[in-house]
Amino acid sequence: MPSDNTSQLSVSSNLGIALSIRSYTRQLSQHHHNHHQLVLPLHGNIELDIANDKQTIGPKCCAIIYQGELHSFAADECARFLVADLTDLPSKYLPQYQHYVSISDAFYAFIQYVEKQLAQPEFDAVSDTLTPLFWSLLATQTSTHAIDKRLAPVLETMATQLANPLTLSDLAKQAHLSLSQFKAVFHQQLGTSPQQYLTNLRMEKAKALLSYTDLPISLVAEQVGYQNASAFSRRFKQVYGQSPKAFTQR
DNA sequence: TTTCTTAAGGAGAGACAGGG
DNA sequence: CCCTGTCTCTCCTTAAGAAA
Repeated sequence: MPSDNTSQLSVSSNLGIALSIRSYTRQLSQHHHNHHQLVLPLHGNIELDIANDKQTIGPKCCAIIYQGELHSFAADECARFLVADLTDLPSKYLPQYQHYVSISDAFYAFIQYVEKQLAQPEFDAVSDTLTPLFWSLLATQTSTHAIDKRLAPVLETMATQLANPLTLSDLAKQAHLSLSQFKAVFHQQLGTSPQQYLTNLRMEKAKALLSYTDLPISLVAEQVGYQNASAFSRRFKQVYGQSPKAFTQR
């Protein structure tokens, strides 16, 4: 019912797959579809409730909404995500009914590529190749696994409280794990350290804020948890190869 | 086997100054 | 207003070994 959403760019195919890049300016109340739907955040976070299974997810995670399941969601103002509507799902996803999984770096890189391609005026030339490739990558994902229940609240905290100082010991407490166990479980599940994951989230959000808002650099730094704009600027350049200002002037 | 502790090294963040 | 260099300090990562 929805919908104050901006479904900006999309491509569909005779494979029964429709891909679109979307952002939402307010929450969508409960609804369902006659097809399966995957939601893959590109920037920012999205808070989902799928059949009473609630979680906030960010980049490198995927929400799976099975056909007919009631769901609702709300997203950050600057959040953008790839939505895939599918009449069918690879068989590996069907028996499990897991709503939230992590995805591989390669798959995440691909959805970033899709975002860029859909933004090109000449994207028709490559659109025929996007959906079969999406399906193939989805079907051959080997690193896809359900997110450990103990990490779910931690990931939510990281996703929703980026602007606040977050220490590993506090996050470990939230997961009911010792610090060392927390770091081990986190690395096993996400393939990266908690600190690196947090930095990535901060940089992704900063990139989104710089792309879709007119906020000054100092405010962007503040909103992604940096009290010092110079530290933010340095980190941003290290990650993306250009300063925040240069990024906004592309 | 799993979990925890410890210590060394390194990465990242803050503060400040200077320049464009 | 923003970026960069430098210094300092905190705290995170990693690895090894101990304990449960």
